[in-house]
Amino acid sequence: MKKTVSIKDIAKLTDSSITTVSFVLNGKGRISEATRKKILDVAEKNGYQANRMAVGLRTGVSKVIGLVVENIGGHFFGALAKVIEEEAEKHGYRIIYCSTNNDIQKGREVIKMLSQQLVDGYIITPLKGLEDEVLALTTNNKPVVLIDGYFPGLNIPHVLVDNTGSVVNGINCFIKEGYKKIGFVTVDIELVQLTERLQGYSDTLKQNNIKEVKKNILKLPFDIDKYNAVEVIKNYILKNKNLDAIFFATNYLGILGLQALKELKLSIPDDIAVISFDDNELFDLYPPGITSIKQPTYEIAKSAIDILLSQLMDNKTDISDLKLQIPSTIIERGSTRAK
Amino acid sequence: MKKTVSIKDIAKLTDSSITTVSFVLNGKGRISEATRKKILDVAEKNGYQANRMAVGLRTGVSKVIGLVVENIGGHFFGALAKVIEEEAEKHGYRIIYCSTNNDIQKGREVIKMLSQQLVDGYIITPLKGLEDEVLALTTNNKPVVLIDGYFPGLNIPHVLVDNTGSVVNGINCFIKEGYKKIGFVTVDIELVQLTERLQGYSDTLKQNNIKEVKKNILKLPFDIDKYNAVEVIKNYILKNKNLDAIFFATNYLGILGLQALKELKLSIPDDIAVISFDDNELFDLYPPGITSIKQPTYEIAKSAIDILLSQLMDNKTDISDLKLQIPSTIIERGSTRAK
DNA sequence: TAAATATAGTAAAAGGTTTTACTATATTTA
DNA sequence: TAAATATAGTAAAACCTTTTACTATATTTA
Repeated sequence: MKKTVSIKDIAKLTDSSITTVSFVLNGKGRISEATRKKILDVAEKNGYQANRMAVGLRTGVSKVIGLVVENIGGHFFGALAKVIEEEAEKHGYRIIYCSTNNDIQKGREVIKMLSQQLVDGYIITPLKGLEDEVLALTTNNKPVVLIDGYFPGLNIPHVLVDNTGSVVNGINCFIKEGYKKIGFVTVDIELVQLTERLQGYSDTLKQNNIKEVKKNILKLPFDIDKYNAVEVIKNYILKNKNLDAIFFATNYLGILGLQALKELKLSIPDDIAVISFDDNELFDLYPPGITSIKQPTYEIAKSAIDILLSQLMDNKTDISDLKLQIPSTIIERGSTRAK
Repeated sequence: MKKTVSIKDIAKLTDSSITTVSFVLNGKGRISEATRKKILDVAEKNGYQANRMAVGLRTGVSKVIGLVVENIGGHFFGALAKVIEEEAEKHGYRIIYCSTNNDIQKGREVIKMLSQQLVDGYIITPLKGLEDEVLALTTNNKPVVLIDGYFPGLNIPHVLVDNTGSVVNGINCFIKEGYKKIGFVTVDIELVQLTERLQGYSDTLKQNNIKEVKKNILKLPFDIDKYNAVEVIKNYILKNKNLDAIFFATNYLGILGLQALKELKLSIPDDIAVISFDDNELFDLYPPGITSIKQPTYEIAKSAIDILLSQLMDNKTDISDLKLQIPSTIIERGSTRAK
């Protein structure tokens, strides 16, 4: 229950002024080595810790970064969060996180909540419809870096995987191995990431003179539950008997897809070849091994936090056109073995 | 670049005093309906948001909770973090997270960093050796709830899965299905969670009059890398040919175990039956389905944050002996089919 | 009608820090 | 020796909010 010591207490204990203590603690001003030592000593002994609220109020700097992601519990975002925290910590920043669950309303609330001068900068997973809120932050002079997406047409720095290129590589892998009737399973939600992935699919088919067939593309409803999702995918497979390969646009879809194929007792890759976006342990272990697009999670997170930190330390340089598309790696496994 | 509006601005704009504005905004004092409306209106129009730093400085309340976990990027802790954030948000609290990576030094730093009157309360994954730091928080009158572990002998509220009971159920499942030569793979790190799990193993063997054999227990070094871990497990299996079942004490170990078994071309459950702690999609999908102990993630997280919030809203009631051990569910799959 | 009470509102202090502008010595320079 | 400068330190304002103790009317009560 003992009260926390303030700068005032240290001043009293060392017979000096508040200013002197503050100067010493912050390495400013002109103070003799003797008093410096004494103050540092007493501060140390009494376990002095600056009151962050007071510092924040006075300086307008909280040393806290807001991280707004789709779902902190997810594979990908969890991994990002880990890296971001570690890097931020090295520079004395802490992270407040919020999940939006891809819900625009929740996104709005979350940003509003964070913007009450509680946070110095933001890393945000963009969501269509959140443009105004994010712009409001930047006009309030708070640096923002978008991650895993961007706002088309807006000049906000962002870093994400090269979605289109990744899918191009994936589809080309199918083609190289002799698969030509390629399906694409995605989610029906307006995210640039997904649009770009679909684009990669279309582009590659065109480039290889393969006619794109509408019904080979499945767009799952956004909020479908797991059981029904598997059913829909099963149905899609049954109705597209001609398909010899399927590309799943996200990790989650890939897993659902494997479930569906399992329930239909179809063999991979003999009946159907498979590639999924986002690598994970399951894909490595699940026989015959599922070829996947491995996102450079570390690089994405590291770049994002680096850009943000550079901006926080010196916001003179303009970073508004820092737009990074980081290439992915395709990990070829048994699920795309030559036909 | 426009300055943020303060309570002072609102006062000026409405020809009233700062006090009046504060009263209206906080629903305190005695203010006529007319002025109330006017102030609320003007505040709304000018997008007034209280400066959290100033509020925090004055009231000593930050409305921020510190979450210290082993690894925010992990399955289990990510899931906890999600639930904790959602519940906290409902009560106007935000979450700052930090990962310790089970490193005691990092744990100390992290707690020290958070304790600079930046955080109202804590949810912490305990680590042997962090007792003093955590006690310091409670004596500073900051509520703490431990999650996924506890400090033996200390009176700090905590909530975790019933580790012993969970393993008892698992081992009993083996025995019920006819497996008697049961191995146990765990990690060599001093965490009560793991000690308790090992205890469950020993207890159940004893209860069933099965002699416990030292070398049937494998304790993997804490910081071993993935490749070597698999090698060690392979070795362990080869040197314990008599085993007909293995219990893996964590999710991560289970996955490594599957990898090892795969590389050894051993069949599950015909050569070796398998149970792993912590369910996940892989265990569901991986043939023949891996029996697992499913932790009640939601309940654990919900209980922890509820206890903390109750303490934050009214710290009169004593919660120091709120010690929850929540039962798990065993999900039986093909990997424990009758011998 | 005088006293008591209810109503509506305000001035000012406090919370802990940073920072500007300043003072009082001591030392150097011309 | 007088003036200039360097050295070591400080008083007080500011950041924005909450809250206590108070005032000035208006209304009710006896």
